[in-house]
Amino acid sequence: MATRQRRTTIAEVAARAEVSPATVSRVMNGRFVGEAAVAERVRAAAAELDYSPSPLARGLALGTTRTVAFVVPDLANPAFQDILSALSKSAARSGYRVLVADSVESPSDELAIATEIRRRCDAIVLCAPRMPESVLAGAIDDLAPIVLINRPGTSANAPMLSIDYLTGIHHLAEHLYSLGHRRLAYVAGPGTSASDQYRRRGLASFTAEHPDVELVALTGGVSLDDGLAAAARVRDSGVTAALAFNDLVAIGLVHGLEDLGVTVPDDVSVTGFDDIPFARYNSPSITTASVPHEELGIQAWDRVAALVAGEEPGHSVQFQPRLELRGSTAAPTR
Amino acid sequence: MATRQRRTTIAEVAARAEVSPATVSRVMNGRFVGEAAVAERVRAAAAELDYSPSPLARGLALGTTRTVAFVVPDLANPAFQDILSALSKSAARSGYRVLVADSVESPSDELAIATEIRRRCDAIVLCAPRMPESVLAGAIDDLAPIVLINRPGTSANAPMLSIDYLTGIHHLAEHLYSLGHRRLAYVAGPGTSASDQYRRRGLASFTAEHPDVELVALTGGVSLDDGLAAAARVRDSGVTAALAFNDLVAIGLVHGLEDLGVTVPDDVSVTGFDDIPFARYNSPSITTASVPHEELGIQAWDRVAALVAGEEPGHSVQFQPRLELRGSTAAPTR
DNA sequence: CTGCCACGAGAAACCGCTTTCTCGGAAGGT
DNA sequence: ACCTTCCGAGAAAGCGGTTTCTCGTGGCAG
Repeated sequence: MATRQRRTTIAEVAARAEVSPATVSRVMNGRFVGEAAVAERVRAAAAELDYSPSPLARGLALGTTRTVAFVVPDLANPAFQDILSALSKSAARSGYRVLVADSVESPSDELAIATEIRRRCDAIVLCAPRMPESVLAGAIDDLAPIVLINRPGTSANAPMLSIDYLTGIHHLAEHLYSLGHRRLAYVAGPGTSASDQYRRRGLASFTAEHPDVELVALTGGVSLDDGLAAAARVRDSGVTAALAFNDLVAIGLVHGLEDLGVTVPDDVSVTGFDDIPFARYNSPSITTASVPHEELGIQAWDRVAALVAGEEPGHSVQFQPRLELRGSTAAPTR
Repeated sequence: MATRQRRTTIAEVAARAEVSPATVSRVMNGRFVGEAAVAERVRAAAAELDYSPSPLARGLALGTTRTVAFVVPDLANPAFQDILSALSKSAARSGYRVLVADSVESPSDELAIATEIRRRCDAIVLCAPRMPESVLAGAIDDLAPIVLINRPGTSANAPMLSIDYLTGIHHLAEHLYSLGHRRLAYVAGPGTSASDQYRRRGLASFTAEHPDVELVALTGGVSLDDGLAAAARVRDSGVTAALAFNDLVAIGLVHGLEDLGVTVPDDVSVTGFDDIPFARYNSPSITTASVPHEELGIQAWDRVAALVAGEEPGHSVQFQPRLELRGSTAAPTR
């Protein structure tokens, strides 16, 4: 296939404009302070040769790549897609591009992946919910500038954006409680994930407040199929309501239950988490805790931009999920 | 915040191992052919200093970045997310990373974005359905190595992976026809998009074969909200079935219709396109044409890998959508 | 008329790594 | 004992830019 093309270099432009490469560089970067005619000659030569500086060479000389990494456990997860989309758009406005990677194939390599990709760019937005705190703490200096996603409570010295899963699921549980539910199931996420543990802690504080509640934790997962697979377990557990790890699991669960002849919300109420667009469009629509993923992407970029500019980044923030009461929850009928 | 750290360089390793940088380079790249003791000294020094070569400098010297760009109209579209996810995973296995960009904010900049991002990496996977053929043809040499997505019929000399939208929607229409539908609506996508035009052509060939069919084209879009917004127009058009541009539009449309008291599929049948996971989980589940997005991502990487290796890339292929008959279509009741 | 300064632009060093070229020394052949 | 050959490893030249340093020129003041 096509011979790998050799782009025109600064030296060629310099030769054609009969100036030195240094002058071309200055003109291209607006640092030129000399005769207008010279600048014009350079610009003309550059235009004629269709020249544009090599980002690679530029990066090496300048020590900056105008690239930021985005590392998540699983790119296929819609929640991350929304963050990525917003991050990419925000970064693009500042001329930055986003380099992506996920660690779904080997969670244990999360640190290695982050370290490797970090060297290719200026900063990293890292979502590593399963990374042990000690590992993260040891790596944070190597990875800086870094913005963390969903590591509430970390001692790492880095701006962090998170979702208050604990409070969010607590509110969902309270909602179910107020409807009259007393036997609840938690269809869990990956046990190693921090966000799963925050949900468990939220539920623990909830049950502590309500001794009359019986809560059973069931194996779940993160995907539609995981929710579908959990349906039988939920039915067999005899609960009147199930709190799913996220919306995907909730939607899968709802359909799994209906396949089994269990009606939602009449027989069993179901809640999700995230408020992905489909949560609203599902039948029944899913009661969930709404998480502002785009906002997360936008603010992640704000923090990154501040860090690479050497400024103080905005504060770490914890977004409070907003309860979206929809059709998948109702008072128990038995 | 943290002082921007200076990574250890090859020179420092060389000094510590008391060899030249050239030797360190050779050892690091497995090209060393000398005393084992020297290699060991280098490895030890590298380990002690926690050295790893700068990808930037390496890229400049080698003329390769081990990065591939992925440019699409809108990263938020689930179809692209699936492709990206598969592309990223495949590329990662070969040590490549994916750089992303979307042109949603300014479709006219599509070429500029592609050109810019292309310079940062070794190849590009480009999905630019709205780019005029003449523009694409003129840019293809600049962008090579390049793999195109969804540009069937392009004269560009580049491997291309596409979906046969034309045949796919034709089959969907035939399905509706066989159910007895004679008055159909097409809830269109962006008029400028090539994939919309292929759908229109597919429908044109369908109506040509069935003169008894009345087809009306309605303004639609690409998103859930676009589908929702089209509901009233579909109802008012008096058709018994609607072919939506994609699954998102179809799902939005189904819910919009039901909000208006129109039942799917009893009053109006609806079809989608893509077979995103939610199409199956919607109520009613969406009859659609299934498109293998992950496969597209995988094969895109195969082509890229071949191109950068200087090999002949696999053939361009056109994937045939597979009809998924589900609950959103049924015989007309009036 | 001389001396100083400002200014415009080039030479050269550098960013960090790879690779070709080169050279000194040891091994091997006669 | 001498010359050739080979081998291990360093010196140096890029890769394509940016930036500091330097220098020659022209203008202005003394």
